[in-house]
Amino acid sequence: MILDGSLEPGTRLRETEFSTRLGIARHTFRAAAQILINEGLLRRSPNRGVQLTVLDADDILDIFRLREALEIEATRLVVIAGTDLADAELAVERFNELDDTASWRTVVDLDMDFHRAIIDATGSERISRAYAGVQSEILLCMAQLRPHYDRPAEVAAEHRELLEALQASDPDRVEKLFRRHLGDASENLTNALQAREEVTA
Amino acid sequence: MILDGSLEPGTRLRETEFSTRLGIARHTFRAAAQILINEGLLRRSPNRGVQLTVLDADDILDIFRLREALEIEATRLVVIAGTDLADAELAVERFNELDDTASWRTVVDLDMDFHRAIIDATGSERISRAYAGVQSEILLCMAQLRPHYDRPAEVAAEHRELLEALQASDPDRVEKLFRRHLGDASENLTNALQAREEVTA
DNA sequence: TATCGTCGAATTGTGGAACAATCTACCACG
DNA sequence: CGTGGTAGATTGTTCCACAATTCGACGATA
Repeated sequence: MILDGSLEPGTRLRETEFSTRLGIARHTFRAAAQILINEGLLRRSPNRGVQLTVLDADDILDIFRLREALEIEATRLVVIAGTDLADAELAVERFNELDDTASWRTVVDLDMDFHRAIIDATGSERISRAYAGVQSEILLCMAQLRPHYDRPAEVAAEHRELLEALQASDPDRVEKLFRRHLGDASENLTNALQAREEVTA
Repeated sequence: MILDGSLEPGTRLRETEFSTRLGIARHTFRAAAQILINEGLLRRSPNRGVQLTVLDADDILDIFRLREALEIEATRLVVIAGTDLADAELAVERFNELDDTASWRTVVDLDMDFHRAIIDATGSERISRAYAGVQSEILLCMAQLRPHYDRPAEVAAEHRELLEALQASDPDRVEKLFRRHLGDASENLTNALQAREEVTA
């Protein structure tokens, strides 16, 4: 429901209401909510329950600060170890096969798959876990903002470029390209946020 | 109890036993355990409850992989923004005032304070949250391993060096020094782990 | 005797009801 | 018009119950 966009940002999730609606006990709802809180999708204030996170421009910047920290280090580890990037390769290829009519969600998922493949290639359980958290939040951004997305072919080409730099084991170029790629994405989302604010204002 | 070392690594925390021992309800215990699971201090396996995390050499490496990702990016952000590092400065000074009789826990806490101060100086809520997780795990390492620790004066001197590089805005030197500092700490813990394994073997 | 299957106790996962503490909204009063 | 209070709603926690699952012991069989 949260990622469908069928819940307004900031909506308060009352325990009795949602537990009955979902057909589960209040305890179970609370436990489930705690998981989503850890992923950043919900917020809890004492005695006031949980509500759907509303993201502002600072949040987007912050999400990408963490994302950069993790991805840049991941690429460094991958380059140093000379890790095989078959999964990332696969994600790029599947991206290439999409045509311009591909659903927005499909594009987002494949984009994420590519980046996740690089993170997972490090073999670091904890970096992967931390990254899972930011990915949830990015998905939340996406769900709330529905930003402009480039045509699949363009994103695929960019990913291809990133991948080639990785495989060429050129650390400086990798870092530069990834920072730019992530910076662009961040800017893209920030613009979408600003656009929405102008509508609702 | 976990960080006191009064609980053996791997101990299974039965819900009824611990909830009565702590004077709380089972549900409350489960909620509390969930928080510690998120911090990495406990593990849950389905239908088998939670048990105290046991860390092996791979875990220590992995903890420091994530730690490096966060700290290196934090130092980069601090250098770029020219952020004031008053809190880190303070931590170094308080470190300097310790004599060799200082309790092990005091030394650990001040060490952590220094690193946390740099993380917090970025102003990134999410990087700080992620770092809080690794710090818990490091504290767990420390509690379980009680590794060798340098004399306070030496650690203070090393921190002073790190801080001066940060304030001199020399990114390459900062990165090199921090990677070495963290690498040493990681090695230190790994050795302590190996030493323990030889005892228990 | 060793291996395997089965049964039973213990433990977790979930549900439901209750109650105190806290928050919220509304209303009466100055 | 502002203030204070009161009643209802909501959260945080407790207790009890029970199905599902796991773990261990016991006994049957080769």
